[in-house]
Amino acid sequence: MSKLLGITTDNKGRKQALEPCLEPCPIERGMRVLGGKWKGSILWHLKDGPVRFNDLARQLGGASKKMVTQRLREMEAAGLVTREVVSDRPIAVAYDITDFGKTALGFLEALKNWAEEHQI
Amino acid sequence: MSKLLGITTDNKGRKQALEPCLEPCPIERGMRVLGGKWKGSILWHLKDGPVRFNDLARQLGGASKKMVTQRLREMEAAGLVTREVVSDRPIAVAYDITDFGKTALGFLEALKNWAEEHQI
DNA sequence: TCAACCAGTTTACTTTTAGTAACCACCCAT
DNA sequence: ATGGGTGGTTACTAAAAGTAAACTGGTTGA
Repeated sequence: MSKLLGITTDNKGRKQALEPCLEPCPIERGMRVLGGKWKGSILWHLKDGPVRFNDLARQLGGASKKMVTQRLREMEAAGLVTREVVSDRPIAVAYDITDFGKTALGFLEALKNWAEEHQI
Repeated sequence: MSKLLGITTDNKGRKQALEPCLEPCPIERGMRVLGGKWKGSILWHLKDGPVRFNDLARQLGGASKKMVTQRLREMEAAGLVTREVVSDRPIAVAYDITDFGKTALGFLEALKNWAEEHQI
């Protein structure tokens, strides 16, 4: 029975990982929350204060309204942003970043800097 | 002509974003390189030294060989990892993280810590 | 009245990603 | 010769992600 870098070999020569990185490992879990297309950008655009739906969609440029709605709903469910109906008639909705959402900004800034520094 | 948070309104009332976050904005570009399923985990598993193909696939648990191959090829093209044939007959291949790949580790650690701290 | 706005929803696709399962060729030990 | 290993490839399917464009049902300003 030998062991090397988390992989065992039994007495019949069969190998198996000791601690396989099962799907819900922290990196993959984090990516599911922040990694979808546009999610990072949306959070980034909310960092300076509440933004209204159509303004957000315009600033995201290439994203369709459907995508923006979908991502916002997911991010709302994850507790990253809040949706507030500011007024009925004329309807106005503002999306804001939560305190929890703000905890992800440092990490997004790291990604942004990394991408800029390395000409990605 | 008014201006608010990067959005202009012309004299006919039409609005448009001044600096729309066009698709290749740094956050989205970075996510394309590091955000695919398994990519972060693969890089993380290589941080302590070269790992062989099947060991990597085993450690990733749920990932099929096809997925691992595909991601490794993309990461090789991006310059994050190198593939080295260690020996012919019996064939042995080792994947290693490049210096460039190492520049992404800090950011992956931030993501990992963030996911762990917030029970994601 | 007309056009543009608000905040979406719906439809009808296309594209991309993820995934399984089987297979290749060759090696080594029992 | 059987069953395990090595490092993949191929064929196919299913699910997710993404698109454009139309539509709702109002409001607002010229």
